Amino acid sequence: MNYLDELNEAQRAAVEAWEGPSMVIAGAGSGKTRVLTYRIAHLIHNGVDSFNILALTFTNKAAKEMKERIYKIVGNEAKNLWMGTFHSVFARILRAEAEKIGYPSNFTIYDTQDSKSLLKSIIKEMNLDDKVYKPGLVYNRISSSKNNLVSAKAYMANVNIQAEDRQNAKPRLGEIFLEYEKRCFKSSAMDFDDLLFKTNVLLRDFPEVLLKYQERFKFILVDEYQDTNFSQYLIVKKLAARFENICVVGDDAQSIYAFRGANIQNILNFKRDYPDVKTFKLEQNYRSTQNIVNAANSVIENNKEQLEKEVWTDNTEGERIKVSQSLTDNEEGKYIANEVFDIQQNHQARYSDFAILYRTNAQSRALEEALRKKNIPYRIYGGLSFYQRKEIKDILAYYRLSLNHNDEEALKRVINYPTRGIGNTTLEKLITAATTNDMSIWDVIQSSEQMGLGFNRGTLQKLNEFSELILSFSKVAENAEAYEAGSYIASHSEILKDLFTDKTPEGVARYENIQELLNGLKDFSESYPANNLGAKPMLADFMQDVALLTDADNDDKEDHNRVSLMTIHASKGLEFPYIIIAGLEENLFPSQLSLNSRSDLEEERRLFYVALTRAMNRIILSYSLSRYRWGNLIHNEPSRFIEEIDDKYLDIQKAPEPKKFEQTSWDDGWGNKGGFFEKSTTTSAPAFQKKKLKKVSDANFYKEKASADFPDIKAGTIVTHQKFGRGTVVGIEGGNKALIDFETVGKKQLLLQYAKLEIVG
DNA sequence: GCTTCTACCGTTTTT
DNA sequence: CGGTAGAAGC
Repeated sequence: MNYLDELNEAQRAAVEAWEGPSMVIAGAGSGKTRVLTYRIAHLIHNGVDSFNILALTFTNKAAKEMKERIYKIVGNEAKNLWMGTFHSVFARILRAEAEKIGYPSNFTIYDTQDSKSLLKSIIKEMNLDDKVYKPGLVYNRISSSKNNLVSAKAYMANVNIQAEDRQNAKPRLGEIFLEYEKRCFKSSAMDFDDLLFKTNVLLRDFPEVLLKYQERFKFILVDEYQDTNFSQYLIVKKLAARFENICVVGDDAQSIYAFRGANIQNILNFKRDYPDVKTFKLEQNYRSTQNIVNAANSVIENNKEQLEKEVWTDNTEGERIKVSQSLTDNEEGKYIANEVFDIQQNHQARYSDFAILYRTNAQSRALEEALRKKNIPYRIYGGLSFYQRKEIKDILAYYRLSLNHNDEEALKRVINYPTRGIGNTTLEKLITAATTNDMSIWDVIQSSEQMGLGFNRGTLQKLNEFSELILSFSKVAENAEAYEAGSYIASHSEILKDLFTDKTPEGVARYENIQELLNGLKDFSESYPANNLGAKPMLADFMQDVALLTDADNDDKEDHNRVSLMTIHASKGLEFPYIIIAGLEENLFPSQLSLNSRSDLEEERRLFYVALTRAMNRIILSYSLSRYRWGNLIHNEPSRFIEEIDDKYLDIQKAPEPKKFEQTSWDDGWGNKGGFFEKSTTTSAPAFQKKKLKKVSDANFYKEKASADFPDIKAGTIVTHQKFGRGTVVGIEGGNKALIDFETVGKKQLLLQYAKLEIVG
């Protein structure tokens, strides 16, 4: 069987032009991944050693999938192929070459949280107002500088930047940047942007290193090229400079990452960098129905800045795109859940055939709730990833600190967790000493006694115990294999014990999360390639790019039949038979912040285009006329993007009138009657007993609600309130407690649960 | 030093 | 509304 036969003419041409620079402009659904995988296979078939191929992707998932597909075609010959995200590939190279740029090879990778927390302490130490110098903003500023290869020094020296900062009343940004760089270096840490920035430094300052990798990567392929930033662009350009065997694949119409420095010009100007580039256009869409393709085309036509191409399809006409209006975000959720349920029933679809897409992560909550109530299994991608949960970060911080004692953020995280009597005052003294003496905090702790920092015996003792503990962990990490070391640290740090004693639902979930992490570590240990010299899988290997993993990389083994919920950004590269786009309202999608600039609005439109083109069979567009935002009801107009779709592709539905909940009398068995409710459940008191209640002086919020909608709860009688699971505990005068759970419908409170509880203990 | 309570703030999008 | 940082209180 000739694998080339599986390609259409355009795809085949793109695959066969395997030497020299080429650019593939791949319309949505046109088989871009196919071209990339077959091209790599074709390289190998033409005698290229897979060792000499580098393929860069944007997500680990894309890399993994592509690698599997290549294996299927060429088998073991692909084993030396290097395929990964920009960040993971260059992190690995940086580890190999670390000492050239003054870093140890076991440097830590700071994630966004770490970076922001470090910035926050720097801002505080400089006595600056963190309302002016908001860590998030400072982080973005530093990030975009680095992505444009402007170092802190260059930032300080640049007259324009300095003038700009002064004009924005943030003249000291440069100093913060400088200190941030210094601190990262002292902590032997790199942030996400450093991985690319330092790679550039490495390739710039060490010609022999550049040459080495140029020789190694004789063939380079870049996926999603439209989303590369300047820093990435330059790395690719340098590496490819010697052989110019570079193939970039992308679609300018799907460029959605300009906000983090992606430069659409990289793809638009590719021809300038490589004058003899061969350009291929993939225009036939295999994914979607005609209606979907045409509708998406009619939307993207509104953008001025784009390469010329015409996406078309041979597929059936398909159904029209349904547009649905709801009154509130909760109603919208309900509508979507019902629709998913109905389609699944009537079309023999699986839940995993559906994806619900939205503009912001915050929108997921109402949707989740609705799905849960209808017992529809779902999975959320993105949002708070597994690796960003507190308990996971805590454990990882122990691992990090054990492997790299200089890791400041990890140290700050665990020095007093679980509590061991080293408080803020002590920590501040340590940080000050570290800054003034230009040492890492760890080194200060090691010599805190000699340095005369004014700690009393007890504190010195505690610091000593802490550093002994970490040193013992380091020893284990150096000798034992990954799983053994990981579980040793987890138990001896006493985090496990701490969580095990916490029997609240949240505590149990945290404990389980840690178990899951340890299971992952076990898998890692067991599946470690039994390679040369019997090298053991070490904790350090596991930690190498754990910071670069995201939730999407966690393939869960359980139950794959679930609806996917994700932001449109996260849906890039995926496809589903049924796509539901929620929250199509002006100011939300397109985002309010994009309305002032044409190019921002065009990016939003491309985002909408991406969302539409994920669908194979059917699309539902949904918007809500009002939505809760920070507790306030705000009113919305339907998104302009809906109007940009030609009517003939649409099937516009007027919202069904929302069901008014019926007023029913009820009796909880304790003599309480009245109120609005849909279902009444008695909540098990024993679970509640484990929680002790707090006294709250003022509970106005409930007073208002209570007087209006819960006639049996008299205004002014509520004395305490507290979140409990998915309900709210309300204490009523006289020592009685109640658990209520309600949902807001319009301006009314709909009581879902009311249970009187008695507290023991 | 640790716990409890209050006041404030937030929403783009992610490796 | 929900989360959380930091102050006040223990």
